[in-house]
This record gives sequence, structure tokens and C-alpha cells, in this order.
Amino acid sequence: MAITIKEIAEKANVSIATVSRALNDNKKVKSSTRKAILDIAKNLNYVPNAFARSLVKNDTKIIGLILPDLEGEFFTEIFRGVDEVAYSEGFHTIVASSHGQRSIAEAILNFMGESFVQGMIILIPVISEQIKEIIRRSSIPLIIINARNEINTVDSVGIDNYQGSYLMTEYLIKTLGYKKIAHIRGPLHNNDSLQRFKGYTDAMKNYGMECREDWIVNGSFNVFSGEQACRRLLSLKERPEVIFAANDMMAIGCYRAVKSFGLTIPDDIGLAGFDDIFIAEFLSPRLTTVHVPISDIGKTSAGVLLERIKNGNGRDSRHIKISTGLVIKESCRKRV
Amino acid sequence: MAITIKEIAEKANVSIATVSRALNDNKKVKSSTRKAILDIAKNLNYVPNAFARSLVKNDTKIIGLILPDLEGEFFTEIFRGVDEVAYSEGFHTIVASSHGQRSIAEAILNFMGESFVQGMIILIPVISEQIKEIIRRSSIPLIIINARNEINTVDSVGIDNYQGSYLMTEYLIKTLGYKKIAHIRGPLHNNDSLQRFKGYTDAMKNYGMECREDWIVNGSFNVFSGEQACRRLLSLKERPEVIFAANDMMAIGCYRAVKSFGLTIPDDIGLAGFDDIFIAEFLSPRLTTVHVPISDIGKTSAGVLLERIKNGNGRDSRHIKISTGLVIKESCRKRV
DNA sequence: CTGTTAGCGCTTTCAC
DNA sequence: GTGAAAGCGCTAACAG
Repeated sequence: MAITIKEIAEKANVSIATVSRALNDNKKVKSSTRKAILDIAKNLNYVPNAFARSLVKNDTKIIGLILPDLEGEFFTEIFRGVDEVAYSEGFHTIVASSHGQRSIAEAILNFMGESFVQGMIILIPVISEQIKEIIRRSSIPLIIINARNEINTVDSVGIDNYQGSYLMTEYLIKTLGYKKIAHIRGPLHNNDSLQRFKGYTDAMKNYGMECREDWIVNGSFNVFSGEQACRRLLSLKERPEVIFAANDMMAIGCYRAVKSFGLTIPDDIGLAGFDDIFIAEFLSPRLTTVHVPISDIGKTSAGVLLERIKNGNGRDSRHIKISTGLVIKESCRKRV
Repeated sequence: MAITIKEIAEKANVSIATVSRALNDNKKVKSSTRKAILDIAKNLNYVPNAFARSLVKNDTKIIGLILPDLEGEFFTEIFRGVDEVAYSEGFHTIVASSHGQRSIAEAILNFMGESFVQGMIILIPVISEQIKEIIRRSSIPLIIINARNEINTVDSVGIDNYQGSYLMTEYLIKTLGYKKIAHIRGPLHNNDSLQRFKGYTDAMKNYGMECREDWIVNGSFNVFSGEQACRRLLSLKERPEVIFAANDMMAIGCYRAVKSFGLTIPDDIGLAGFDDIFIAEFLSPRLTTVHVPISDIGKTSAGVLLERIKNGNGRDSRHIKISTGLVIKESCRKRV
């Protein structure tokens, strides 16, 4: 058994209340007794029982982070951002993921329940009706990352996929002079990929470019699907001049496909990605992509959540969009 | 306020004790009352207060994971492994890192204290005297990842750096026929890098190779230091035939340096790494490296820790080494 | 300034 | 089978 304030109280010949006060820096404790108590506590290697404290204060100092998976850079960065802010405010972060196995995040949502954490940040690509229901019932503050604003009653934080995608497409057209621009989409049901797709088509239309159907291929955000999609594009009678992949992982697949066709980036075909993952800079040639400040998403989410936890449900729900920016490297080049 | 067993008890016209029993599957509750209670609980969306339960059962179902940093693949994988095992046993994992800022992991160690978590897994590259002291005093089970067995009284899990490094060096010599083999070391005080270095030198000696001093350069496990070290090696009058970098990140730096010298891998110079990070396969040419089953380290650590938590401090401390394996790709080639 | 006391929500004897 | 009651370690009035 760990040591408790009761034992300290005995050793110090005071009541447990005084010990509690001294430990909590309450001003009205004679400094001599305070010092005595603190000394004993240190000596005994005392650590307060967080659970007991939480029980009475109804304040656990823990927030939950729900992730669909624990793999890849995206997750790490989100977590890092969340934890950094949470930690600096004295909160701990518990992560729960579906681990691929088990019933999905829904179980976890329920599991983390209303009693363990003081708030939750939820990152789920697709929000089912069941999850919506759980969210609606929640009695603790919630933040949703990256979802389309399907649920207007909770705060959300997301990246401005549309803007990033529009920007990139515009850059390919206006600055580099590309005309034949293909797009490899992400999963059809995924919000990110939908918005990125729309940014692409809108920019194409606005600049009077032809949005050929066979230049739009579906992928699933992983390397393999990017490779496949790229093969398809390279096999067309009329090849595009540049491929804009909806994320960097698929762009990596394109490097492989292009190589296997004996072609060169960017001379034979240009390539652009989206996400600016760590690896992007080490590909050869380096990948032109859209920078997504992932850890900022985590930081912002945590910030909004903690504010809610502190100030209650007073204000209206906020929907924050985080801007992206272009990262210009050598995988695309000016058309002459 | 969330709903409590008291309210359920009222609605069901029983005592809170009965509710508690019903909720905990205690056999001696009439099945009709049990059913009634369970129904009400479900209806009210009841979630037990984990803290109250923990307080009385002295059993928090939380383990702590202490990491020096939250960046990079290594961390993610460790966490993934730990959480997977922990979760499957009904435990939650709380991660704490030093966030670069603040006083180091020591603060965290102390902070997580003895009351919040039932056990801790600690990953720290260098173990200071102060940390050793804290570890010695700990009243909860601890697992140390990757440390030299400086502290024999606690369980440890680590990868067999020496074996992996020896294997790679042997492969370069015996299978590929390299004779002039350079090594870029990791940080001098880091246990991993020390063992990798020893694996290299031992293999070199055993095969009668010359361990030239100017072919051994210090790095610090990041891309930049690898690039620098590689430049140094390439500038030597007598260039090595192959560079064995103590980790993949430094190997990535080598790609850049080699390129800037107008040389080609593996024709002009061979390259080998250590870690087998995700990126390794997407470099061009693909990197020959040593595979480290990172998430296995996490899984094993969690397994050993949970066993300790369940069975107490009965058995002697265990020191588990996880083997590595070669990943043969195209960045090294047979000498003719 | 300090002690007494009443819980926080839950589990667990000990009675009935 | 079920209820009453004690208590896990701590905080927060309420008195002195």
C-alpha cells in the first residue's frame, strides 16, 4: 500500500485536513507546520492518490483520444499535438483505438464512457448513425476531428482540404502551365478525399480545363492503390501531363509505377501529393505536395476541448478549419 | 452529474449493494432482480465510475508508458504494441513524454507516481543516477525497454543490437565480399549505438578486416548527422566501399550526400542501415537494413508487465532480448 | 490557523 | 438473496 495523508498526519501530529491543505498550497497554514508536513511527505515519498482526489473533485484530469488506428504518421502527430497542449494544462491523455480488431470505435466510445475522461477528441473517418447517437447523448465535451460538419452541435476541427486541393490544382495550371491534369482520389466515402476531389474539379472548371473522366481514378489512400491507379493512367492512349494524388502515400505508389514504365518524374510526367508526410522530402525527386499541419490539428482540438471543460457548455459550437499550404519541390516543373 | 448506482437502486427498489452485485455478475442475486437492475441501468445509460471502483479495489487498470519523445515511427510502434496487449487485457495506457521541454523524463516518472498507474514501461536512452534511484524506490512493477542491464532488479526488454549489427557486418564481408567497411555510429552515450558499434567491430575483427579509425565516424541518429558523416567519408583519400550506418535515418542522410557527390548507390558505394523503418523500402535504391520488430518490443514489454502486475513480485527479474533479421535490398551488391 | 465531519461512488463484510 | 454499514484516500464546508 502506498502511503496516505493519514500517516503523514500522525507523524506530524496534525489532522489530515491540515495535511491536505498544506499539500494543496492553501495559504492559511502556518508556514512552520506546512514545512514540517512537506518534509515528512517528501521523506515518506508520498504521492497523492489521484483517484481519491478525482472522486471528490469530480475532476479526473484525463481526456480521451479516439483513433481509428494507431498506424502511421498522421496518428502520431495528432497525438503529439493533443498531448502537448493537454500536458501543459495538467491533463493526461488516454488513447483508444479499434486495433483493427474488435467492434469498431463505437465500443470504445461507449467504453470510455462518461466517467473516466472529462472530454474526448474523436477522429473517425466515417461517422455512423450509431456513433452520432452516442455523441448526441454524451454528457461530456467532445471534439470531432476532420469530419464534415454533420453534427453541428459539437465542436469540430479539421483541415481545409478543399482549399489545399484548389490551391495545388491552381498552381499546376496557372504557375506551371499544365493542361492535362489527372487526379487519383481517395476512398469515396471519406470526407477528406471528397473535399480534395471537389477542390480539384472546381479549380479545373474555373480555369476552363477539361476534367476528363478517364483521368480521374479511384484509390484508397495507400501505396498500393496509388501504384495501380498510376499504371492505369500511364496506360491510357492520351496520357495526362501531371498526376495529382489525393495523398502522399498514393503518390509514393506513383513513383514506383512511373519507374516501372521506364519514365521519369518530372520530365515525362509530373506528380503532386497531399499531406506533406515526413518521407516526401526524401523521395527522389522530392515531392511537391500540400502541407498539412497535423500536430496543429491536435493542438487546436485539445485547446478547444480544454476550454470547454473549463468553461462549460456555455458557448455555441465552433468549427475550426486549419489552412494548408503548398510545398513546392521538384516533382512537377514548368511547361515550356 | 453522471448517473450512479444509488439512482438505479431507488428505481429498482433495492439497496445499492444489490445493484453493485448485479452489475458485477455476482451469482447470488435472484435472476429476476438482476434482470430488472440491468434493464434500468441500460435504460439510464449507466456507466460505472471507474475512479470510485479503483479507489476501493486499489486496481486502476491503467499502465504508464514513458517515452523520451513522441516523434517518429519508433515511438508509435512501441505504443501500438503496448496498447494492443494492454487493451486486450482490459488495461488502458497513459503515455507521458518529456515533450522536449520541461525537466526530463524524471519529472514525469515522479509525476505518474505510484498511485495512478499499476505499472510502468520506461523507454529512456540514458539512465541517470537520479532515475535509477526513482526506479529502485518504485513500489509498482516496472519494465525497462532497451537499456543495458544496468539495473538488474527490474525486468527489461530490448532488441539484440549486437546480434543485428554483427549479422549485417558479416553479411557485407562474407556474402558480398566487401573489405573496406565504414561505420557511422550513433550517439556515444546511447546504449543501442554502443552495442551496434561493438557488433560491427567484433565482426570486423573476427573476419580479419581492418577497422580503420577514419572509417568510423560519429553521428547522432538523425538525417543531418548522417549526411555530414557520409560527406566526411566520401572526402577521404581512401574511400570505403560500403557504409554501414547505425540507423536508417542516418542512412537516409547518406543518400543525399552520395547524390551530391555525383556518385551512385550501390555502384560507387554500398549502403546499409539499421531499423528497417517504413521509409526504407521507398528509397531508391531500396535500403538494405536490419529489421527491428519494434511493436514486438512493446507487446513483449506489456506482456511481462501485466504478468508482474497479476502475479506480484514473486519471480526473479527477466531480461528479454528480441532478435533482429537482415533485410536484403539493393543498396549493397556483391563485389566481383 | 487548525480540527471535525460529511461525503464523492463503489465494493464488501456481516447480519438477517 | 438482500440490506446495512464500514471504508478506500481525499477535499471542503463548518466550527472553533
